Parts: sequence; structure tokens; C-alpha cells
Amino acid sequence: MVRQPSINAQHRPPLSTERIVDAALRIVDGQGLGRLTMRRLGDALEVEAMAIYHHLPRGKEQLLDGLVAHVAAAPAARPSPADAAAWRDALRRWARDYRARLVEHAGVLPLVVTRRNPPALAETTASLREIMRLGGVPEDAAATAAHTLLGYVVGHAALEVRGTPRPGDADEAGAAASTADWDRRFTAGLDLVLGAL
Amino acid sequence: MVRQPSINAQHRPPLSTERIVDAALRIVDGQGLGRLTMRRLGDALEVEAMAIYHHLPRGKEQLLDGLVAHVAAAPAARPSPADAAAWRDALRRWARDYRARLVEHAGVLPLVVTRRNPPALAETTASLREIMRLGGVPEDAAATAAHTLLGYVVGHAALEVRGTPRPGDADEAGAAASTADWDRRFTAGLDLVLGAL
DNA sequence: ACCTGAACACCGTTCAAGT
DNA sequence: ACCTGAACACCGTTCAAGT
Repeated sequence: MVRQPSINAQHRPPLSTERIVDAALRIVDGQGLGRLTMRRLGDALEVEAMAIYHHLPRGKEQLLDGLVAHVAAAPAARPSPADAAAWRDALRRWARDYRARLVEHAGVLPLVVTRRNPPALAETTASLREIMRLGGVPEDAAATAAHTLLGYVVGHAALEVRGTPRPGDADEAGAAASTADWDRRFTAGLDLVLGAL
Repeated sequence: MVRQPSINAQHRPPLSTERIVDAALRIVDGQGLGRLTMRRLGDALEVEAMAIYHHLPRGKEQLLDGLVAHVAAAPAARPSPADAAAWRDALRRWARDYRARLVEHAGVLPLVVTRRNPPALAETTASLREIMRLGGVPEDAAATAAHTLLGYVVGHAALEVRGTPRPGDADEAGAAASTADWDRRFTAGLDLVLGAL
């Protein structure tokens, strides 16, 4: 029986930034941000924690930046030329998608919401302004609208997370609002905001 | 020369929950949330870290809850009966005050925004609904308005923090938006939202 | 009742060393 | 180039002990 050079080197995909961030996101979604440690992340990847630093030289800071980028990346699907007049519907679709992604990864929300990153934020608002520019909305009205809409979406997602008891806490079936309540509230508020633009 | 029984016991105010939370807030405002540790907090209070647990049995969790309560406490000044018709102005005042407090304590914002606390959130929205109830706004319109407004205020505050480079980072005088820009954006968006209610 | 000191089980990160 | 192992300087928290 021929001895393998290493148990691991054979049937394990090599480490990569993408695999690392994916594993980190899985830990955060499943166990919460507080349980994301370099050592646990190493375990999940079947690697010593220190191997991660070879791919993320800035360490945990860079890992958290990667999580934010993965969740908050703004793929504001630009409307096809034919739809240009329907910019309001395009904004509505974008808002619903963005909110869904934020709430789905509630554990990352504290990072998305407050990590200082002016360039990433500028990119998001720019893509919103582009939708409105194609729809013929004046520049400065579009700039205000972009910040207002993004603020509402991000803020409401935060309220939803804040207003939902942790699974396993008390009063889970008590006075707390249900998912359906939050859906309704988000839609109602979104209609208000879009109507005002 | 008479020996003092203890250097500290004499001229030091006794520890209290309030003093602890105040000192913690000073550390967070001055150095950031990441530098708030029980040991550093003990130093600031001229006490061993372990003494804090006598006043906050739930430890750091309770400390963070205290910070959130201190910053996000919603003193929605209820309008005097004479002002009841001016509920829109009352909401505007409330929104400006709340936003100012959030931005002033930017370091606590990640906690305010996402710490699960349904009762505290319900209290805030209830006080907003009360302002509108006195102004004669129908119940369910007021409920939607309260969530929309609160979502906008919290979300915009988060955008401001996210869009402001840390003091000492690069491009501080570069492409980043100024305080005046953010003030203008907040006011413009607030007018949009209030106009839609 | 209030605080201390030592200890425990963790962290993130460095660095020299292995392959 | 990529990963490991030991080590360092921290964490939050417990517990017995002091006053």
C-alpha cells in the first residue's frame, strides 16, 4: 500500500479567498457574527487558522470587508432601454431585492450598516441615480432620491432584525411582530417613499 | 502622619451602573467600540475589571444594552395640546434630534441598529404613533408612517457613518462627502418622507 | 456589600519552520 | 507557494478570598 504524501493535499480543494468568505458567511448565518473566529473558520476549512492569513494578509478586517462586499454588492440591474420610463418599478424591484439580501444575512447587517467604506457606498448610490437618469429624472432630484431610498431600505432592514427575537429567546410567539407583519410594513413604507420621489 | 486605610476608599465616588455606562460611552466615543474592554473600562473607573460584574451581573452584554438604552432612549417630546395640529413639525423635530444623537455616538450605532430588542423598538414607534394620534392621523396610517420615518432616520444615520472616512484614514479631504453634504441630504430626504405621510 | 487576585478558556496575530 | 506549530499579548468571565 503506497503511502500518500499527505492526507489533505489529495481530496481537498485548495484554499482561496472565495472559499474562505463563503465558509465565513455560513458560520455567521448559522451561528452569528460573535462566533466567527479565525480558529473556527480554519476548522470549517479543514486548515490551521494561520493558513488564512496567507490569502487575507489584512486578517480579520479583510475577512469582514469580504463579507460586506458579498452581501451588499449592489447589482442594481439597470433597466433595459425599453423600460426606461418605468424607473419607479425598477427602483421598487431593486429595493425589494436589496432588503431581502440584507435580512437573509441578518448576522452581517451590523457590518453592512456601519463599516466605513465611502467608495462602496458611492457605487451603490451611483447605480440608483443611473436608473433614474435613464428615466429622465433631473440630476439633483435623483441624488436626493437615491439617498432617501437607500436610507429607508437599510434602516427598515435594521428595524426588522432589531424587532425580531433571536430564535430560542423568550416570547418568540408572543407580542413580537411576524415576518408577514414586517413584509407588509416594508411594502407600505416603500410605496410611500417611491410615491414621494 | 496618620496612615490612610486605603488610598482609594476616600476620595472616589462609589461605583454605580450609571457611572459605568458613562465611562463606557466615553471610551466608545473617543476610541471606538472595538477598544471597549472590561479591563480598560476598569482602568477608566480606577477599579479592577472584576468589580464591574458586581453591578452588571450579565457582564458585557448588559453593558452594551446600557449603551444602547442611553443613546437610543426615545424621549419623543409629546407635543403640547395646542400644537396637536402641527404633528408634522413635531415629527420633524423628533427626527432631527434622534439623528443628531445617533451620529454623535457613531461608535454605538452598530449596536443601536441591530441589537435585538423588540420591547425597546415597540416603545419608540408607540411614541411616534402617539404624536400622530394627537394630530388626528388614522391609526393604521400612523403605524405605517412611524416605521417608515424611523427606518429612514436610522438608515440615513447609518449611511452617514458608513460614508465618512475614519479620522486619520486616507482621502479625508478627498472625494468624501462633507458634514454639510450629509446635513443637506438628510433634510431633503426627511422633507420627502414627511411630505408623503 | 463591595472589591481584589489568580486562574481558565478562549481570542487575533507574529514568526520561524516545514514541504 | 502554501501551510503548520509554538508563542505572545490580549480577551471575558469564574471563583475564592479579602475588607
